[in-house]
Amino acid sequence: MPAPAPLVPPTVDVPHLHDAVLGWFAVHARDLPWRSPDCSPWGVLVSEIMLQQTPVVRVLPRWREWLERWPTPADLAVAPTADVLTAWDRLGYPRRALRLQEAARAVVERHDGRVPADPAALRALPGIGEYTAAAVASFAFGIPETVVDTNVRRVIARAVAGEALPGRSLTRAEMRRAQALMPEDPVRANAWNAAVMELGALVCTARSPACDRCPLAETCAWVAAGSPPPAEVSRGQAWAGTDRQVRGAVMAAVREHGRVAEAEVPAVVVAGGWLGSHRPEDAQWARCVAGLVSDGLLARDADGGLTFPA
DNA sequence: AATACGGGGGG
DNA sequence: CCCCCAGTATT
Repeated sequence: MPAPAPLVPPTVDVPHLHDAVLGWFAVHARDLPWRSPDCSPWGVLVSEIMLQQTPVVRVLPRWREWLERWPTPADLAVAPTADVLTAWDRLGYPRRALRLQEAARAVVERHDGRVPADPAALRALPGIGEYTAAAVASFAFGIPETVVDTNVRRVIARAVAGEALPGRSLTRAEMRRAQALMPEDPVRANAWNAAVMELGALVCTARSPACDRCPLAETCAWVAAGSPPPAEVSRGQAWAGTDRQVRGAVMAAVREHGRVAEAEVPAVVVAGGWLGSHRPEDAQWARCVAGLVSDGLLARDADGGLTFPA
């Protein structure tokens, strides 16, 4: 069998990669509040949960409100869940708000109210996966875990592997490659985590990368290959008419009205204009409402009304 | 490995 | 109107 391809091709000058990206970051890093030295580990954790699948610009105002209202895990732990879901507003994937409150309660119970620094302890908290555990450890505590998000995957895919875009899911090989690229020095490693992510967010973007502003343009394997387009066109997530859209519309209605009689859900949601021209069948309404209740995102009261859970 | 899970802003 | 965004949990 053939020898496995090296994690990092010999043509890649890793020290140069580090210097170029860290130098660029020192000049171009955004001034985000969760990057402030004054930001608590809790503030970092909240930001990371909110940033899962949600752009920075949309998170910023919500994050400020949350940190002002619930400045510690203990504060969020005792908040009414209805308040938590209302404050989540339209950030999307509201189960994240539920998991965040559960994580706050777990921090109170298991860690005396302080966000743990240990990656394994972080990973054990509700809603925290491999990425978020590594991000909180690195950004909040200076523990040089390897942080791999969609931005990091894309930058490495292009600059090192010469591919236009990373695959569907993070592979073991990708993870090992990312680990092999980490600077030895812990301080530089933590900066590298943030810097590669920032480069992917601001320059090496998915749709139209700004290679003319990229510190790696001279050495990028993808550019060297002639910037070939992605092999397969990724099919976007279906939206119109899906349960996801209907669930979102029901949540929006309850957020707006506080309570919606279950029998009136279709009328209220349609009147609110949250579905465009789509009109779900009864079976879909029932399925979505039942799912939201089952997920703990909605509660039924004694009079057949739907509210956010207390 | 594939899916479910929100919502919105920019090309 | 399509595509993508600091992912996670489940199957």
